[in-house]
Amino acid sequence: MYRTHNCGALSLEHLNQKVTLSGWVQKNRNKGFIIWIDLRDRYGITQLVLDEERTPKSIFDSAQGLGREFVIQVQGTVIERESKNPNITTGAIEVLVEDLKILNPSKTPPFTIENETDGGEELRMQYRYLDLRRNPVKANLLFRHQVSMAVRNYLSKDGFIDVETPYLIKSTPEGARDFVVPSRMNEGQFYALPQSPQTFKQLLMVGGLDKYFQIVKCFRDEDLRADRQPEFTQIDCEMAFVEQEDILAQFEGLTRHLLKEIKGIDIADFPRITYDEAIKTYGNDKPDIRFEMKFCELNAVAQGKGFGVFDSQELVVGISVPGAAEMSRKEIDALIDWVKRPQIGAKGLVYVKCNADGSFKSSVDKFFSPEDLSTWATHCQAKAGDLILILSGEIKTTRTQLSALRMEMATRLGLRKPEVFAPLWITDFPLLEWDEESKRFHAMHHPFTAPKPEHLDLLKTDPAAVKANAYDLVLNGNEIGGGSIRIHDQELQSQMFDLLGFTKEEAQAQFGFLMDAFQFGAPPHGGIAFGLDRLVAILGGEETIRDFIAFPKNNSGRDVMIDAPAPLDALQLKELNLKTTSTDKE
RNA sequence: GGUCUGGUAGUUCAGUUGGUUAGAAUACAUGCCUGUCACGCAUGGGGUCGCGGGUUCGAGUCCCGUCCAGACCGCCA
Repeated sequence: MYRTHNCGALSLEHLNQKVTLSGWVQKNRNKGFIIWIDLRDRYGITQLVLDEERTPKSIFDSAQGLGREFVIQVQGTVIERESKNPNITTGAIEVLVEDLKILNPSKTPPFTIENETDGGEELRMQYRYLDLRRNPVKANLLFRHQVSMAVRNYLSKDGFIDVETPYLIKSTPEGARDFVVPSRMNEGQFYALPQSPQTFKQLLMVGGLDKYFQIVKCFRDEDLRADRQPEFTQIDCEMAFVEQEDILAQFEGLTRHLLKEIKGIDIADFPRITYDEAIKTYGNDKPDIRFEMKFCELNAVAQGKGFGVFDSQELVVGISVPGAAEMSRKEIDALIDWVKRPQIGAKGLVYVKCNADGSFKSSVDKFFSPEDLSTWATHCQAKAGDLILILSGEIKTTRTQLSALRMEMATRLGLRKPEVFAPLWITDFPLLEWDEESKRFHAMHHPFTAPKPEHLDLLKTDPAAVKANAYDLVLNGNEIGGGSIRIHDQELQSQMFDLLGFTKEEAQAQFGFLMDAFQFGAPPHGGIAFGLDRLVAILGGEETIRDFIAFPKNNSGRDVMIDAPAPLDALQLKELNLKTTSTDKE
């Protein structure tokens, strides 16, 4: 038997008991006549003690050679410490070692296995199995497990059944790039890994399963971000015989349950705003509403006063930054440079300081009277001490730029508090989005999303104006879930593909199975999918999902531990009927 | 595809205007240490300054290229 207890288990209750423990050597403190060893496992740390008087000499000697991360097994007696350590749960006792066995020695690890490690990101990823021994990473995985189990339990209790769907499916032209897998048995043909189990879950509804969920890997071959991995996990859900309201209620319930269960936070009804409102008020469709700084459009009060920069633009829009009027000229100049960086791309930035004494100081004092500025302040609901920041330009770009500025100011002012949770629903997304590059409409959500019934007529006359029964759940400025009511009618689905520029033949080849299914009594249905990695990270107060994934990919989509992706050898390529590239041959 | 930041000891970093033998902390090794728990003290080993080229009497430092890492824009139905 390797152990009678784990390393977090022992306390004064166990005094004088003979125990066997196994674990890793966290630290070997050798005082010459006495040695303390911190023995670590997943559950905690137990201090072992050996000294010249009480420990057999051979055991004492072999303990001198124990290095960090050696795996050892000890037998001994639980004794009370002479000086206790209140910081750890086992701090009142120690184990007087009577026998010691080295189960496996260890090379010196390349970084310290401590909460505040000295290891950099890259090194920790390369030796991820060592990184996982550290408490913060271990705690994140445990946390993820808790969220995942809470989701499973909640949905299962509500009658959802977990059904697995295939990973080897078919590539489709819509949406993200697919990861593809060559088929050995079907020369020249490829599977694709699912970007989501979308069509399968709809077919499960046609199959009468009524309520489905799956915690499932999805794959998208696109560039990575701190909150984006090429393989990621969704909580994928679908329900039959539901309207949008039913789904919002069901999954608001789930999210509220998670916030309560995991964070102990009670949140009443989630606010809802439409997509159009979100864009107008926050400049994006995933607003962080932990703070205000809503957009105020100033065209009516700022144009026509002779300031050419404003007069010529589609939109003049500002935000009121609370308490920022104190910013120095130098700081504001730096902020102007910040918005002019290529990533933001603003031409400039107009500011108005609302001074504590009620006066105004702006970068455009030459063009506007104090009364003008006062009117702006009223419009922006700026108080004394606030700083109004104004951008102007083309509507869409300017909103995007101001949105980035709003988030930046909130970050600088510490308004994005990780312990505060502000969920909201964004509803009424447009059904379609015009793509300049390909000169055609793209589905904003996906091609199976149902238009609002009252907009059906618009499909023919003004497709861009059609709104969909599509919704996102946003938490602290991150999209954590999104879904829609689906089309369940073959005619309408066919019309959608038509709008998206598919020929009848293409639509039949790509999605014939779905439209066929719709002709055999498809029930009205809809669903939602949550990004589990993101959800867990945000609940954990972080925005980087990497440390909530056991074995994540790096910025370039590589797994630096196993060194993937990697080339295939010629034989393997031949079996798969793949040719080596010309550069490989050279 | 693009913008920015970084790459110096096992590790995390400092390194001034280009100038003597490239430093610190930590880790590691050895010795000492009668209650440690970030143990302490002493000694020691440890460097292709990412790689290639250039400028210069002289490059870790300046210039060009390149690779790698991270953040972001594009992209992500």
